[in-house]
Amino acid sequence: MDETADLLMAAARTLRRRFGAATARWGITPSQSRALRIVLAADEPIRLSALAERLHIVPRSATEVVDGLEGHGLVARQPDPADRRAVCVVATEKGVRLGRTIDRVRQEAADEFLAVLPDSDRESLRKILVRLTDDSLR
Amino acid sequence: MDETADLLMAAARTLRRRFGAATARWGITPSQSRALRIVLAADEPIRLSALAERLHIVPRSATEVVDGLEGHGLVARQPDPADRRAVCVVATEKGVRLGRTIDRVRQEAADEFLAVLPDSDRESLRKILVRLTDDSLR
DNA sequence: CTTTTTACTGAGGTTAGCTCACAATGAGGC
DNA sequence: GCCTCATTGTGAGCTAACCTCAGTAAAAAG
Repeated sequence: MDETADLLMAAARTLRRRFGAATARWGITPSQSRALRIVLAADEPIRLSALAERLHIVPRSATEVVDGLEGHGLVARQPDPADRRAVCVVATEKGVRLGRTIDRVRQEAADEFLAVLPDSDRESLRKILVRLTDDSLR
Repeated sequence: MDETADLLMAAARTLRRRFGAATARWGITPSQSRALRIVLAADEPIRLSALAERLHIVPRSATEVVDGLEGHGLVARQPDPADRRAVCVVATEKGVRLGRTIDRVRQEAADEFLAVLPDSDRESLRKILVRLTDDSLR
């Protein structure tokens, strides 16, 4: 009876809840905030399908997330000059600003959550998680 | 730029996906399986509101989860002898059997996921997570 | 130039939650 | 014993975040 997996899920749930609470006040949903982060991280126009892949969702669902962000004026769709079927997503000025703010708030929430751990544990945790996730991505 | 929190979320996502895949073949949804686990863990009739609390959902939502499990013949509602407003939930024979199977499958999935770690890391991880979750429950 | 594949999106479904309102019951004050 | 107030579960109806399937437009292959 190893409860490690359950603890991991519980920790993630707490974190998810905190991230959600942190970003809710901008009227943006968690999935929109995840998408905005990726658009910003790409820092060049990103194809809708590429965005979908990085979010681990199907392209149809990415359409909806982008609709939401576009509705808030945080990103814009542009035609891909190289392929007229494709849609590229870029962050607007406003999107860049909000994205940076959210990243900061998110980081603060994470720091607060991890603050009970001594630095050495924090580093062990990071290494162990890298190993776990590296393996499971294959 | 500490990505520990992101790694934690990623690990949890993988685990959630695997648990889901593992239990899907019994025609039971993940949330139903979580509820069944709790009903079994209680091993005496559990109040619907208590179940809700342990699932971290509102009572109204627990009603629906119990509806689903009842529909599959896995749990039964009984009146609480001490309070005629209250409803107690108990697992049926079939529910007990399925619950045990799911627990086993879940455990196997968790073991497989954690198998890349040496025992010492696994133990560190467990201790660290206990600390993290203990703190956040308060 | 026709066929096949690819990129997005409209329509509609599912899961897992939520709130609000309400009936039935229990509990405390007088 | 009665009246008021709190609590328990549930009907009705909503939302977020996914999904699949079908269709259109454009690119790529033959």
